Amino acid sequence: MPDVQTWKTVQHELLRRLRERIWQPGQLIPSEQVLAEELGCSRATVNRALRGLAEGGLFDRRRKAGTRVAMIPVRKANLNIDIIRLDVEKRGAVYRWALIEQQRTFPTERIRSRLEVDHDMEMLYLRGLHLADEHPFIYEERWINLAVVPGILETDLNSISPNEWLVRHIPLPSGEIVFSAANTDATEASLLETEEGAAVFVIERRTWKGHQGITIVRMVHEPGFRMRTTI
Amino acid sequence: MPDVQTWKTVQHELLRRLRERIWQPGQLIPSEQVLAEELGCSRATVNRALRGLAEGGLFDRRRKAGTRVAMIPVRKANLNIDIIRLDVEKRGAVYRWALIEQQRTFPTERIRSRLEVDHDMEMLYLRGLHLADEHPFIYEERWINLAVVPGILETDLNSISPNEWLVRHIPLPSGEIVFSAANTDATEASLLETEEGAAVFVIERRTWKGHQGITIVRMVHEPGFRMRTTI
DNA sequence: AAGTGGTCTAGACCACACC
DNA sequence: GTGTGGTCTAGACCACTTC
Repeated sequence: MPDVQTWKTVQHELLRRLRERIWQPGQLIPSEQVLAEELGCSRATVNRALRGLAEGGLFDRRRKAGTRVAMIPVRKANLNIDIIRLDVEKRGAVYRWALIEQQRTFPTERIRSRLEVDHDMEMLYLRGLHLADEHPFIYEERWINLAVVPGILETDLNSISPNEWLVRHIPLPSGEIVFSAANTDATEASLLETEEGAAVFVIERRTWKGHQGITIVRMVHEPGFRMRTTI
Repeated sequence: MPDVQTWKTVQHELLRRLRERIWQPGQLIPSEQVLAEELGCSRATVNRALRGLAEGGLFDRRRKAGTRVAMIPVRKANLNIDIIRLDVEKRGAVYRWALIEQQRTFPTERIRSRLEVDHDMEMLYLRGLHLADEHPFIYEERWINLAVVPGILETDLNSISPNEWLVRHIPLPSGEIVFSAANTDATEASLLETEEGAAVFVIERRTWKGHQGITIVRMVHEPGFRMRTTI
């Protein structure tokens, strides 16, 4: 045992006891008080270590009931949702955004209901390509609620992607992200320079602020795209 | 200002200042010391609030340099990686695992290098289906390193999925997860009761403990599968 | 009623980076 | 050197939940 205990060394010790099955799944472990005395640190330090592990799904904690080793640990994977430009630049490629279409128009019923937009409200409809080293990387199709971000009409969306503009101008929206796979249709296949029917990775993102929908976007990735994370 | 400050109320106040652009992107915000005095709480409480937001990518913190509002907030999405049985049961369906093939054999060069397994070592090769209400949900193809988990040979993998067996017997492996899209081949299409070439969502998972690879699995999801998260 | 985790406080020391 | 965040301590009160 080191003579100075930091919350990280305590956490390592707790993880060791899990790995080596000293504490079995479902088992009640000693209280913070007891662990603090045993490990020679303050209760706050033990709490800091245990809290992190409980958030990670390794322990279940309840007042009075105590702390139990989770029966089935739910592993949590973290995905960093970058703006696409940074994503491309991280791969060492040169980024370019190419606007294909931009118009003010009335949304479909489906879009309207998903963003909770009034039916007499015009929205901004956009299509465009994110390129990496001049190769198509992502094709996106987007609706933007002009009631929330009227300022975007004064922006030249040829020079900055709507993605990036929105991130810079709308602080802290809530959002939903849906990942799926789809077969490309003719349009998508042509834009992504692949064959119709090729399997592509699709991310649909919907963001809102308070009760107002801001934008909904469908991002169709190049064939072969992989999203990676560690646990 | 409430008369009692908890770290959550402090965090809400900090978020308000971000949302209302009281603090601009890139701007240096006051030190913990100053904020504590201003908000009428202790420095530890401010630290707790700020730490969470910094972990979420909203602030950049550096000793001496202070705390800045992130220029481009990197949003972090959390994915809960459940065992598949729970995933299915959460959808209100009845889960069943159907083993298709099981054999001890020598892995391909690709598998061997990705798990760092010796070339004279036999591994366990498995194929099977996860069913939801008797409909194919996920087709999986898996290699397991017998050097790490010999015990699995004494298990009847007809009655428990390897996924669940491993989760219960190997505490806390490290892992890598890769998400992608693919067109089904004839075998996959037939097992998933779809047409060859249908786009499917694929999750490849690789886990290891220390330097020893444990398992590598390719999970092909039913067409139309969606993975959802919020930010 | 009593024990547990959740949190706040006040003070302290330190590591780090900027000066 | 100096100011910042990172952390630890000891003590305290409270909320929750099981007994």
